[in-house]
Amino acid sequence: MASKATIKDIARLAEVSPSTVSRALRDNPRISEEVRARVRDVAKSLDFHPNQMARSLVKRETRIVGVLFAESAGASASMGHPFYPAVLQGLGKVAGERRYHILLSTGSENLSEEAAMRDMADSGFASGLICLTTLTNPEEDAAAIGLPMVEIGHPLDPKNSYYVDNDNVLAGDEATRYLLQRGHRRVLFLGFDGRYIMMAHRLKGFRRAMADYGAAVREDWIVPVRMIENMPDFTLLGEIFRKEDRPTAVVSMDDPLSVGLCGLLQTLGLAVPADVSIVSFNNTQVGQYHAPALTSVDVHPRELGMHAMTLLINMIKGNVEKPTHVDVPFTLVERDSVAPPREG
Amino acid sequence: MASKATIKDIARLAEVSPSTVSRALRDNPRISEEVRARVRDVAKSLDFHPNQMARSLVKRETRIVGVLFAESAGASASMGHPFYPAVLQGLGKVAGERRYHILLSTGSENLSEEAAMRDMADSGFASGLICLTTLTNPEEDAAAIGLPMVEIGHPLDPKNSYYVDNDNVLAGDEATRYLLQRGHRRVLFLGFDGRYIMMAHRLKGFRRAMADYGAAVREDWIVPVRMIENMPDFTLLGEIFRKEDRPTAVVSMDDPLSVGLCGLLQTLGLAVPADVSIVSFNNTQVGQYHAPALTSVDVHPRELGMHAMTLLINMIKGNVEKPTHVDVPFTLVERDSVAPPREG
DNA sequence: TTCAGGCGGTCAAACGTTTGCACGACGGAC
DNA sequence: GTCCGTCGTGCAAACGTTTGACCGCCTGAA
Repeated sequence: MASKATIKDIARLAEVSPSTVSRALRDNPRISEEVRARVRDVAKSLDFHPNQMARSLVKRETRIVGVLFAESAGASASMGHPFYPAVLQGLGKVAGERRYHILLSTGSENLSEEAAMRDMADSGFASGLICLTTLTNPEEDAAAIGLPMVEIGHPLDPKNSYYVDNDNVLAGDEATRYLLQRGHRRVLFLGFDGRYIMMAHRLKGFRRAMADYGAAVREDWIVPVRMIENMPDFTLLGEIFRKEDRPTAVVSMDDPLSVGLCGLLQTLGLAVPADVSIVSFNNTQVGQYHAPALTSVDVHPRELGMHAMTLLINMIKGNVEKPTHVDVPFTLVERDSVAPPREG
Repeated sequence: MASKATIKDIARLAEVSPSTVSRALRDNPRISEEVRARVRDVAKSLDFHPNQMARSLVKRETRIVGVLFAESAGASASMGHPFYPAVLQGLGKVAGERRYHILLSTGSENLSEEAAMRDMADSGFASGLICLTTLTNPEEDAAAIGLPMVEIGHPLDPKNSYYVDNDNVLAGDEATRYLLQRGHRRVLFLGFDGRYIMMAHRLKGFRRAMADYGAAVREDWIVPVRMIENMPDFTLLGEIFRKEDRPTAVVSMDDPLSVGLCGLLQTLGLAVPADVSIVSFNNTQVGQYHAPALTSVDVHPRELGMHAMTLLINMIKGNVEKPTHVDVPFTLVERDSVAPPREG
């Protein structure tokens, strides 16, 4: 029943024309205070809610933003990692505050990322897009599609993109430096395979810090682990740590990965942090609850989401002229997985 | 540019009327194969995509379903727990397959659950609602709003609700039975405070299993822990386990909770599973990575989501007459947190 | 030859808003 | 007493589809 009342019903009851109702409800100054009040009352008594479809149709603007997760899988695979829900949380928060809605790209497996974007854009829902960066570069598609879009993560073409990201080279630097400051020099960089831009950046920071401290970086100690069936392949890592000549510390790109490493080390009879220290990334529950609790850099995914949404909404409103980006600060939260290296 | 092409453009180019275009594109049998093909070609060449707003306006049906998370916080607080993303994943999967979209309720803090629902419904977006059950009963609101709605979790009024849930009394039963079968008799039930229906059900199952085995349930061993500042308050639990006369096993309602318990036990010098066994719930990463890995019942949140979405879409299509529910089976995954009790 | 009926298509109304424009009344300046 | 500007409101066209009603044509039966 509620959804029945239309602007015309109000018009009839308030004895004005539909257009007047529309204007009155939108606080158009051309409407007298008296009429406005009358219309308001009637509207309230009918529990009137404007039909957004009709509204959007003429205004060509929905208050909906499409959110596209990596791998086009939408809420799929990626959602396994707590990073994504956290981002979503941030997106949701400011969307709610600004009275926007979030339309999730629920790409089925057979729907490419670009297809998902097009779908959202072409369908006419979605006045803007938020993309979690991937290997492809969505900005091209976005341009083709003609919708405001902001990326979360580092885009391929930063100059021409709107995005929010962490300063990952600084993050890599500081994580490494944290170890170096405590005396470590033999430190291993543990990442994923696949060329994630983020990882390249952190690695860069890693190298920088190492260089700063005059610590040699061994290329065979930069190890990307392959995920096979959702489980990290640690064979290479095992070899490294089995030798006498092994790292005393590692900078690891993700908490779950670090926890896996801990397991490996344990089987090798190596203790954390006594024998090897770990600085991890993402500050997840997995790491917090782990024993020892992981020292981990928190990239503040929630803030990433919040800033992304804020930026996008501003773009939609036409308040942003030039490609912009915002740099969300990270924090290194200290826990129990780092200790000075054994003397030697 | 892409989004420019309208049905009229096609009509002009294909030299037919707009209505014919519409019908041709929708495979209406009244249109000849010849014309249909011609229209198709033109449409393709213009990269035509129907404007969903206009479409929805006349058909009064969007292919959008609103998803409402507990506490109306939308993607907020609740999202911290991996259960929710998993549900979302399931929702997204079938939504994608059926070409539906998911509109997230991004309730800001000041938006009540009911308000969020109304918002989604009244706005005209959302042809149906999915609710993660909470303490309030949304079915009333839903009725008032007049949209198909399915709940995930156990509703207050099962007879008149559409919902998908686990059989939580059975789950509680089996979890407990698992312990009992291994010889435990002194088992504690660890839950949260607040009256979650789900927990009441599991407790019921717990009692049933205990009774079956003739094990006494001690009411002081049914302990709800309070969360204060996101950290469980374990003082009560500490007292219980400090005594000589303590449980040899516990059925715990959530992995993070169980991990917390493990920490507590450790400080008390009690080993898991040697001194106390644990069967946990939710089968999260936190539990998998924990040492010892937690035996935990997996309630299959992803499947919950999938079934919920399937049911809802069927409802929207008018294929469901009577209030229905689907019961998603759970599985107890065995790991390392359970052992027989010490003799004695 | 006429008429019923199917076929293939067009017409126009509808969905519920927004918004440019016209319009009448009124008040003041000349 | 005309002219002009405001002010408050109504008219109607648009937004891009869908859909019921209608229509002309052709075929085949009476």
